[in-house]
Amino acid sequence: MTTRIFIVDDHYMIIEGIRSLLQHGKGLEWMGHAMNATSCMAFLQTHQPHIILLDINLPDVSGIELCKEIKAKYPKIGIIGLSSYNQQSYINKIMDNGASGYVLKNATKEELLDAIETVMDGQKYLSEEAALIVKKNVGSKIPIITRREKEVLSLISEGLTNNQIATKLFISITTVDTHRKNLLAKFEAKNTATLIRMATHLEFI
Amino acid sequence: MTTRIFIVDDHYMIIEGIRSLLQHGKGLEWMGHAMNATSCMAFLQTHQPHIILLDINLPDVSGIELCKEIKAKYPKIGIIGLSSYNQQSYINKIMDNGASGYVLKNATKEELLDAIETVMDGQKYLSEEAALIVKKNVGSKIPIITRREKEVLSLISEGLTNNQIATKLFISITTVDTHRKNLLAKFEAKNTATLIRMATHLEFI
DNA sequence: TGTACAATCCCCTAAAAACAGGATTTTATT
DNA sequence: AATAAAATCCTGTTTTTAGGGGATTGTACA
Repeated sequence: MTTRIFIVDDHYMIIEGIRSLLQHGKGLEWMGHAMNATSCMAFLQTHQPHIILLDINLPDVSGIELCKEIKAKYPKIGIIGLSSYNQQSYINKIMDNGASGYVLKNATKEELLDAIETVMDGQKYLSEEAALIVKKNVGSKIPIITRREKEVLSLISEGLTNNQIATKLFISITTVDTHRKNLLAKFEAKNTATLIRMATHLEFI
Repeated sequence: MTTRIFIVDDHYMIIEGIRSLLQHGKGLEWMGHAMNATSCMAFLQTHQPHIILLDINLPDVSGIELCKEIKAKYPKIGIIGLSSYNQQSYINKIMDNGASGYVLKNATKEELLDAIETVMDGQKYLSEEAALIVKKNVGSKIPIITRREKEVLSLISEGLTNNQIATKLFISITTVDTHRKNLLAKFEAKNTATLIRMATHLEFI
């Protein structure tokens, strides 16, 4: 049986690279590519790939979101996340949204083929480096914050003071202060500076 | 005359992609690739490419630094910066360090060939999107900060208070305060939160 | 040898954030 | 209906920042 592969990435060079890497793989059929979420979903209405290689950073919707959508409509398709970054947060997010694998863009041909094979087999695959990161970061918590906290966090990062945030959200300044305290505690940050730095690096903002 | 091309990038998929895109270009000779700064410099001791395609994000030294080094030792080599990001700060930095061009990783084959040709011609090249960004951001200043300010900024982002920074740098707290004020002014930030957010996004931290 | 700029230091005041302890009311979820 | 979690509010105190105004020393550059 041939494995039908489709790729979603907004970089020509990556698309070309992967095509070149996979072209001579046995039992693989290159179905083409999409460069954004919209044209990917359009493609899927008429075609059925077995595996989608999905970039996490897309121009319109994020790859994470797209992954969720695809899985909801076509649960049989195996999705392998692609990214330049071996950040825990990315890996977790896409795997939580139904992906079956995660491969870094500096993966070798062998790793890529391995990933495809493993996922076709019904198993999950993490590229070596990704697996290392996950292992290393076991226990290093990614804070779970609430809607309201996220809202406050975002306004803090925009430079608003507690007072201004209170006015904007029609709540008391003491409430804002409480949210702020909780944010500091959840991120284990000593002050606003660290809070914003960590939140930025963990893609909360 | 054939144009000898060398590429420095730490992503196999990108290397493959570019090779695939350039393979059938007329008058181009693919010399190979390096995946980090060290092996790039080693290669240059024995080989003389005309053009180096240089990724900005490298694992060891940053592409910006490497660009500077290459230009210092081999001023004749034309360097084209490669990046996923069309951020003003990147474009400016690499162009200021001797690069002759800047191409995004989602550039088409034509753009890439155009860039190579233009640079071989002795001219500067910015990819369409990069040029747009630069144009759009004319006047939107990227602050110029001093060594000491950068040092203080970094310590602020790590959560140190003025007092702690003063102790660490063996200077008075009032000096730290002054640096802090200057940072806020240069970034046009109202408070620490915005300062850190802007500094992070502009890659100062 | 000016001049600009970086780096250092100082005073004062007001505003904001951090820290410590609460409590009540909604809103989900089982 | 009970429980948990989220969101709201409160009274304090202390520490830290932000904003305003300075000044001095050294270095680099033209």
